[in-house]
Amino acid sequence: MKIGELAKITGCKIVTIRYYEKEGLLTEPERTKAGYRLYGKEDLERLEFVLHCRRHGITRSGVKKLLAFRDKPQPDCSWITALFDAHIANADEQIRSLEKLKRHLEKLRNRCVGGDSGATCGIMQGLNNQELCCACDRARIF
Amino acid sequence: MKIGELAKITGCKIVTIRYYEKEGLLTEPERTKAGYRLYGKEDLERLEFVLHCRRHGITRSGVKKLLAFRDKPQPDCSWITALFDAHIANADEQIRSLEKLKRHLEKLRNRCVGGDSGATCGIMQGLNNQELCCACDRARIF
DNA sequence: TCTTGACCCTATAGTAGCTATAGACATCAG
DNA sequence: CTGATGTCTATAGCTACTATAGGGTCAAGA
Repeated sequence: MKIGELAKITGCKIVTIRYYEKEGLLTEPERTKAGYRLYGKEDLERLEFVLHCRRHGITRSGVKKLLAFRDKPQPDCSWITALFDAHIANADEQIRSLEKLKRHLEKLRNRCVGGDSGATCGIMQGLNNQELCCACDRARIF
Repeated sequence: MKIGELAKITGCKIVTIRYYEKEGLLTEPERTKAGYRLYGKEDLERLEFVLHCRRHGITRSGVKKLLAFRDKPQPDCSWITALFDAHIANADEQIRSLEKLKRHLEKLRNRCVGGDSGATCGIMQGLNNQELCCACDRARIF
């Protein structure tokens, strides 16, 4: 199949497929005489694997490692569980950060009731003044 | 004060201050004969404002709009509450996505108990097979 | 006076993970 | 044959910075 069909099946954009190839995530496919890419079942499965990883937020370099393992399984796969553990911990931290952020935003948001004069907009005042806003420490919320 | 002191006070990196200036978030400061930037109280407050916004995850373009309003308050500030509402909704959605992601990751993670042979690593199998992993739909988790 | 080290300057390129655009060739239906 | 669609490459753009190279400035100590 040509790239358009592969894109349609997988839901991955054509440019993204080409991008993955350039980045070494996908193997270079066959070509027609005219230079069009031709993909087979293997290519499709590899792309699905990549997309599945990406949907789980695994980075390109992580996907590359997993692909290498997939191409050539090793006896020891403990690094994979470690990668996942780290990734889970990371997601957890992001969630906590975002929840904190949301609380801050809501606090700020509630300073303005609408219909307010711009000059005295409570949100602006809060943004101008750390103390007015919240106990917003210097550390990045993210 | 020179840029180094401003950086120390605000906890913002020197390069970032220069970057904000180039992007038009900070006004161009005075200079010494030698070309060193010289900042005053106004500049400090403006930078604090920017940092405060950024810590709340407001984008550069959002910060720019807020700065314009700060420089020249308008009677109508309803767009600010709208901006915050959208931002809060966004944070909320991100949280939900991440929670879903985390559940997926944990499910996958639990397929491998360690000490496993690489060839039969449960995580790899899960990544290879959408169904084995979870009810992972095609839509991006993020 | 010379030197050393800390500070500052500009300009450019790099990061992740794509997306968008320009300009050219291929393929197919009518 | 023509127009529409599909494909190709190469390059630039996006966010929000960070890193690097290669230089100038300034104050204190020997």
